[in-house]
Amino acid sequence: MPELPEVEVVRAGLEPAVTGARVEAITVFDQRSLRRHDGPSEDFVDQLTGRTIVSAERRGKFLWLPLAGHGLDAGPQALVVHLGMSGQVLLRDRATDDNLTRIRIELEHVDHGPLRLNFVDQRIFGSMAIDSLAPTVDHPEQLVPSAVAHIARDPLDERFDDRLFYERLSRRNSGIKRALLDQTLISGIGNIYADESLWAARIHYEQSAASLSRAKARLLLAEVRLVLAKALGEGGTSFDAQYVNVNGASGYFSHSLNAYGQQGNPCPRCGTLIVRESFMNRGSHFCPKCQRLR
DNA sequence: AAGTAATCCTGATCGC
DNA sequence: TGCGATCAGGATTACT
Repeated sequence: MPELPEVEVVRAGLEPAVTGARVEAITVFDQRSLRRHDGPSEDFVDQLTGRTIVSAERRGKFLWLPLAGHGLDAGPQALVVHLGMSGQVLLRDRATDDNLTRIRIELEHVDHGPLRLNFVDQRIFGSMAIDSLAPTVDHPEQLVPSAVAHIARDPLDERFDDRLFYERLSRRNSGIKRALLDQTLISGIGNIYADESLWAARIHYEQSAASLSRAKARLLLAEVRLVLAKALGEGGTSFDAQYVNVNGASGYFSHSLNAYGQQGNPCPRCGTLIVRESFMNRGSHFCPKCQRLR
């Protein structure tokens, strides 16, 4: 499941290829991949065709490509991409097709020549959209798409406010895993890295957020950053070939996971068997000895 | 208002 | 060989 490290790998891979590239043509194979676009697919095609991509940006799990020039509403815009559960952005030559491609974007780059972006998404939880860019509340020089405005900065963002995070945690009555997955509190964390971070900090996923001491909250945030940075350094985590980086090579570090998907295997710290419980329509993996509910 | 549940969505895989 | 059941969970919407 693409989370912050996987999305960042995609962003970094796309950046040199799309910066300065012009959109020549678009084919929408499945309109459901435009669910978040405000308008029909013809509108998406009209607005994007002929535009030049300026850069590749990311916050949390959202990725966007700012566009040169202005839209009909006279404001700055971006192509916003969310990979959802199974989305991939594959950088190809003009002759390469991919199974389950929902949207295809043909680019012309001044240095790299003709390119093709295939937006592949089996489960169609991901999406593309043209969105307007607006200043962020805490740093008005920085623009983000309106669809991204409500989420918090991610923990690898240098402007992430640690103190604010601790304060909001201390006022939360729900379990800590719920809080970690709440993108308006801290963005970029999904099920895999939530379980991995909680294992590293030795916290039970249902421990109430407000009950954590400040020291424990600090430890958790530090472990979140370590887990994300480690995964990022290794190119993301991949399962069942659902996640593929921008060059089409599968991520490869799933074997390094300590808790996620490890039910029935011994905890790498104490040897107790890792347990999987159902929670929020997904799995929670933890060590029942290291991660006790207090 | 804050917290939680429901909803969307499909193809690879498996057992029979 | 075919077919139905199973499985994965991010973000948004709709509730309580």
